[in-house]
Order: sequence, then C-alpha cells, then structure tokens
Amino acid sequence: MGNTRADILHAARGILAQHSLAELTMRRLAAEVGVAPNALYWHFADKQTMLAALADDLLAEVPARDDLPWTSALAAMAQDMRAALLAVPDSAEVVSSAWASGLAGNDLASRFAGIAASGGLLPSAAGGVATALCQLTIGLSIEEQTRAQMERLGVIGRSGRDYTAEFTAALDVIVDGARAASEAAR
Amino acid sequence: MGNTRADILHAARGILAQHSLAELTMRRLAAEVGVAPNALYWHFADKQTMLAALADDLLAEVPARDDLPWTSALAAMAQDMRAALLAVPDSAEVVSSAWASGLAGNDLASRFAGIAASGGLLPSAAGGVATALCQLTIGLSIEEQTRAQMERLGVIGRSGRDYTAEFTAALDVIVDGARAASEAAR
DNA sequence: ACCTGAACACCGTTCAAGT
DNA sequence: ACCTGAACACCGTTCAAGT
Repeated sequence: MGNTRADILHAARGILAQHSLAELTMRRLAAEVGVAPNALYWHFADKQTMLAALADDLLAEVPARDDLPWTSALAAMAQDMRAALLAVPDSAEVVSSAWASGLAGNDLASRFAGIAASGGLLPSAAGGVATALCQLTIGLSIEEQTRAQMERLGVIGRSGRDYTAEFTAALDVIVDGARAASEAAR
Repeated sequence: MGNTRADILHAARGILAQHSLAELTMRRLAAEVGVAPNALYWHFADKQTMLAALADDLLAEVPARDDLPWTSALAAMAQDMRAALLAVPDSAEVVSSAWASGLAGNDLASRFAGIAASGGLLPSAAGGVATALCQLTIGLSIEEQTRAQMERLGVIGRSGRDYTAEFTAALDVIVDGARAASEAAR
C-alpha cells in the first residue's frame, strides 16, 4: 500500500538485474512490490508505458562531458551510455523498444547532436552523428546482453566475440566521420 | 498436410505483411498454414528458431554491389538492406532478435566488412564499418516500422520525422569515416 | 514423416468493488 | 488515492497418440 511510481521502477530494475527481461512480467513485478497484478495499472497505463519510464530511468545517469574537446566528448558520452546499459542486464532491449514506441523521450540523441554541432557540423550532419552513435550503442548492447543472457541460462556457449573491441572500432569510424564532416563544413 | 519449412516461413512473412509481429503467434501461424499449433514444433524447435529462419529469409535478397567503387558499394548495400527491411512490416525487429540470439547467420556484416577491406581498411576498422552500418540500418528501421505500426493502429499520430533523411545523414557520416580510415591506412 | 487432442503453466488487461 | 477479486481472452510448449 502506498507505493509510488519510483518504487515500481526500482523493483523492475531489480528484476532485470537479478533475472531477465523475460521474467519482467506485470504479474511478477506486482508480486515483487507486494501487490495484486492489476494494481500496477493504477500507476501505468500499460506495460509498454511502464517500460518506457524504466528506459528513461536507466539512461538518466549518463553524465555530461562538457569539459572535453568535442570529438572526445562524443566518444566519452557513447562509452558512458554503453556503460549505463551494460550495468543492467537486458536494459538495451528495454531502451530500444521504448525509443521505437516513442513513449520515452530521447534526450541522449539531442545531446549527441548538440556536441556535434559545437564542432561546426551542419544540423543534418550533426543529427547523422547522433543517430549513428545511438543506434550503434543500443544495437551492439542488445547483442551482447542477449548473448550473455543465453550463456547465463546455459543454452549456449561463449561467443568468442569481443564486443568492446567491436564497439570501439565502430565508434572510431563514426567519430572520424564526424571530424571529416567538420572539416568539410569549415 | 505435407507442409514444408518454406511454406511456414512464407505464411509467417504474410502475417507480418498483412498484420504485425504482435499477431505473428505460433497459434495464428498454424491456423494460417491449416494445421494444429503444435504441428509447427515438428518443423522448428521453438518460436525463436522459426523467427531466426525468417530473418535469414528476409535478408537473403540483398544483392551484391561488386560493380561499384567501394565507398559507393557500402552505401548502396546499406540502402538495399534498408529497402529489404522496409518491404516487410516489423521485419527489422525480427532480424534484430535473430542476430541477438545468434541463431541467424550474419552474412551481411561480413559482406560489409569485405567491401571495406577492399578499400584498404585494416581488419578492425573494416569490422567497425560493418558494425556501424548494420546497427544503424536495423536500429533506425525498427524505430520507423514500430512507429508505422502504431500509426496503422491509430494509437498515435504522424511523427513528423524523416527517417530517410536521418538514415542518409548517418550513412554519410559512416562512409566518410570509412574513407578517412582508408586514407590513414594508406 | 507429419500431424492431432488435450493439457500445463503461464500472460496482459479490464471491470466492478472496496477502503 | 490506491488496491483487491474475479474473470476474459489469450500465449508457447509438451506429451502421448494417431496415420
């Protein structure tokens, strides 16, 4: 009784941390909070809306990088975003769905775009940088976390992929592209 | 009776085309094929495996671009991949899950990497280009198709986003980055 | 080789009602 | 404002059995 939205989101994060997205059902979440399943619908319109709020929550911690030169700031913020996702199992999948549904705000993309614009990029190019960085980060994190989940369940063996190396290589390409666009716009 | 794997995948594609991923249930798929739900489990181990086969199917049509200069070939193949995804509603989501599960082969990433390598990139940089292109293309397509699905259901209005422009801008950044990496390696 | 009948253990969500 | 009881209309999957 007397639960708040934040309590529910905290419990949801806990289920991801200790189990998986597959186990994050409304019924289980309700049990964790100590409430009947339908009680959740007083706080959230539906599951999708709850997941969107969780997605906003998960990415709220990505810090600003205003101290760094703009290309370094782009790279650092992408690394921070990835770290925030990897800290909570299956969170990348949650964020992807939330962004796709349009129910979560995408603060992060505009922050990337702002940094790129500060490097002298035209708005469309700055937007392109932001899009490429966001999609790379969530997409690769989804692959990594899904794989980790399957390994955790013992349904499959180690992948042999080095996700960090793959991420860094792709990140470098995008940052190089941003630098090239900056020089072209000058 | 006497259904083949291909018949089932064809029916699955039809459900995506005429309805959505949400309606692509094993029960509905079975009904479409004219069979009891559990009959599908003779052909596929589980739903995930079936979706992985569907994902391979959906991307099998992306043509080669060996005739073009390498940077143009990268861009053209990314555009072709996007076109293949956009041709079937919700297919990007299917491909994303399938790649994440590791049950689908990812031919496309190696083809991108091969083209990049032909431009003189080191293996790690070529892999980075492939990763960035694949994640951009599926990630943005997921957003576009999910949005389209919600509009189709009338649950939400037009987005005002120009996904093609966003895609092109991000694609340009990545290709510029690939070119820069090529010059650096020379 | 390919399918059915029947069942198990779940889902998200709604509605009326309670305090 | 916040929650419960009971129900509805579904899911994916398994098992034994049929032809």
